[in-house]
Amino acid sequence: MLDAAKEIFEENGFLEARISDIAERAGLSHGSFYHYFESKEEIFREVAKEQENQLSSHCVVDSGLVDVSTDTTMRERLEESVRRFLTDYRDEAGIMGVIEQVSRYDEQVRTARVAQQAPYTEQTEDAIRYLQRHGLADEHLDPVIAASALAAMVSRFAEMWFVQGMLDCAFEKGVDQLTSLCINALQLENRPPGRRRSG
Amino acid sequence: MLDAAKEIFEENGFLEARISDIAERAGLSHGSFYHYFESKEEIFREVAKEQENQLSSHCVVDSGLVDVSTDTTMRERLEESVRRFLTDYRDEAGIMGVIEQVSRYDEQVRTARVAQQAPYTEQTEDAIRYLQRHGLADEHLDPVIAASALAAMVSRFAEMWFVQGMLDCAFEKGVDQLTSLCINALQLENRPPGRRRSG
Amino acid sequence: MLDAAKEIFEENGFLEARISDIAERAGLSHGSFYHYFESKEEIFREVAKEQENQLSSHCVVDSGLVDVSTDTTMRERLEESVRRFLTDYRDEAGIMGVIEQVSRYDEQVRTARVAQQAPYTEQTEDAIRYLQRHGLADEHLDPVIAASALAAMVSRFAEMWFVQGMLDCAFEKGVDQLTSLCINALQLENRPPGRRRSG
Amino acid sequence: MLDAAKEIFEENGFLEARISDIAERAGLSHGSFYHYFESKEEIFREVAKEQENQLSSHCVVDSGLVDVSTDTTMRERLEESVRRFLTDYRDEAGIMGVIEQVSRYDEQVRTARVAQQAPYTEQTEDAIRYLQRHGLADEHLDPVIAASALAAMVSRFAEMWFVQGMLDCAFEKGVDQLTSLCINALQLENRPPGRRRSG
DNA sequence: CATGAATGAGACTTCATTCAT
DNA sequence: GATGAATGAAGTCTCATTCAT
Repeated sequence: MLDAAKEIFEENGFLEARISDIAERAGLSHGSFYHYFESKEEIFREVAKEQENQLSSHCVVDSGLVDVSTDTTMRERLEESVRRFLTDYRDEAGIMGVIEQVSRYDEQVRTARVAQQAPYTEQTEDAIRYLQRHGLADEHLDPVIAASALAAMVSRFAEMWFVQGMLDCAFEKGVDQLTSLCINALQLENRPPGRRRSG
Repeated sequence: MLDAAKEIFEENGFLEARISDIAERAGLSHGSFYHYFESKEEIFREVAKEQENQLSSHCVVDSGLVDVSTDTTMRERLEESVRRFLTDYRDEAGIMGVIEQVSRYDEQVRTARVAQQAPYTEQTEDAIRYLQRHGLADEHLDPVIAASALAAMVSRFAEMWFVQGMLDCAFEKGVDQLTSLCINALQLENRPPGRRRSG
Repeated sequence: MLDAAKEIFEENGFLEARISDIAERAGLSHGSFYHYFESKEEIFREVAKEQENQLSSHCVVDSGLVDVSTDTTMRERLEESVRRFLTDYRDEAGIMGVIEQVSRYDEQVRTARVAQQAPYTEQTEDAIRYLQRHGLADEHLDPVIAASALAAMVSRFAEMWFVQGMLDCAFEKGVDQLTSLCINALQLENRPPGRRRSG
Repeated sequence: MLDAAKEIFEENGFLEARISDIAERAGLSHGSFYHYFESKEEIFREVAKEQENQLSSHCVVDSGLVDVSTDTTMRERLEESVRRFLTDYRDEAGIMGVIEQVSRYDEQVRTARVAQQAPYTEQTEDAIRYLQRHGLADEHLDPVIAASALAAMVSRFAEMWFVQGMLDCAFEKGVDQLTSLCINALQLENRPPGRRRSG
């Protein structure tokens, strides 16, 4: 049923999707829908939750930033995060577009979304704080605001790119550019010597 | 009638707004609405167009960047752009939220919006190109992508902040932080000496 | 204004015709219509009356049948009547179709139509009576019924032919066939000798 | 529901009939109508189809003309056809009037009607051809045109008589007169000796 | 569990008609 | 006479939701 709903939402958007379409796609009758879900809103929240689980599991600017266990540069780790996020967003562009849509008029969807992303956002904030403490990131930035702003940039860019078709750009180029913008924004490279911490 | 429509849209959102509410707010009868507009979609497009006209007249990262006629630093000029954009967005947060909403299920609204912003986007791209040519901005960045990504960051941040109430942040602090993120992203300050142009 | 109305009715039918279309076609404003006519029904009745005046002025099986002043056969005179009727009907097929339409749901239009055709119908009846008295037409027929039935045949045939496009037939062939059917129906030729009157 | 619709259409005509009236008459709610039919047009087409099925099953001038298996005269057989047609038309005058009305502004109703009557029209044409080949009908007549014209006469006469009340005539007299007109029109009796075949 | 007929609130839309200017 | 903004009744249609079977 959830799969059917996801398909219908992708095809028709939330508003145009009718309960009967979803039930029919699931091979059930119109009325049976109500054995499983209370309303269109509820089933959408379930669909969205599933989707977000998958996507936010690798937050853009995640703690990979400070992962010292691997033999990779910070840029490599960040780039991989961006790539995974964009890959998933692109592959699920249909439903992501609908989630963006609904989160703008369904308070509960938006709230659920924020709640779900909260831990990942906090990880990012923590990573920024950690880097700042080690003189590896611009200390002027507020970790909370910077984390939100960069997440906003990457996710909104993905929406324009994959959902709305507003950009014409090779995939790897997009990955590279967004990575560079994030690195620059946090000043992770080319740090001015004077501001670098001593120890 | 447009004013009435804007008020109703702000209060109820697009979907909940009824034609009769708009007409009534304008002091007219239900049917009179159709002397002026064909449908709810049409009047919304008019409202949105008016709004965008006002807002996009000072694009975030605009040509002010390269304005050499004034005795101000680049940061001061960029900050002023950001401040004006955020001020307007905040003051019109109600209708801006509805525009964000509708642009996600009305192809025409989205298209009109993009078309209207196009010249400003191009100004930004030109500014980035100019700065790159003079060794004042990160030459690795693609001007088209960078312009889109930064615009995405600032406008989505504004939506989260003023429309969805997802951020708790003093106004001037937000201005300052976004300005810093833009400056960093383009590498307008603290440029690595080796990459600075000679002349 | 009447001309404009006729055009609009022909183009759109009665139901689809809007007062404002008619006024606009006449080069007047919407509201001015009401200086001239009370309602759409009224102006239609005027249009229909004008049209019927022209058409019924040569009733199908008219008194020409008994016109002895000319050096023509009865068949020639009847054929000419049929030809004139069909010619006019064909040339005004557009508005005739609308009249047929409206006369089926506007009592007044139907009544006016019947009243207008009454004198011609009576002429036909008189002609049949005259011919019967002289042994030139089937005496078994009731003049009133025969007149109505033949008028029904010719006018409904014309509607199927010119308005509804249900028949594919050369014009003169149609004239010839309908003439023959009328002549046969009244038994104006090949009369059985025994029934012919002496004087 | 179809019965209810038929009643309402008979009482109010097509235009005045409201969906809610039909549903209410059927003992159902307003919205239930749409479980069964898409629109007023659609249900009318169903009603009309049912009606036409009944009526056209005994075409006016049908193949009974050439039925030699019974011990009846041609006139008797034709008269019986006419009587059956007129009886049904009279008994269903209400709905027949509405069908005549609607077939003049609903292309689909008209088309369906023509399609349904086609086989009967062809039967009549075949009968006329058969009679002509045997020297029993006027060989000058085009079977296609004659069949249409006589059907036009009888059906339009029935409409004037039973629907529009334009005629005052005893039922059997009408049957007799129309039968005579058909017989005359085709020249089924009193054939001129010279044109009679073989002997 | 499944069905699908039935519900019914409520929105949109049309346009003939009025009337102050 | 001419205008056209304003009116408002009336009807169509949609669908989420219920519930008896």
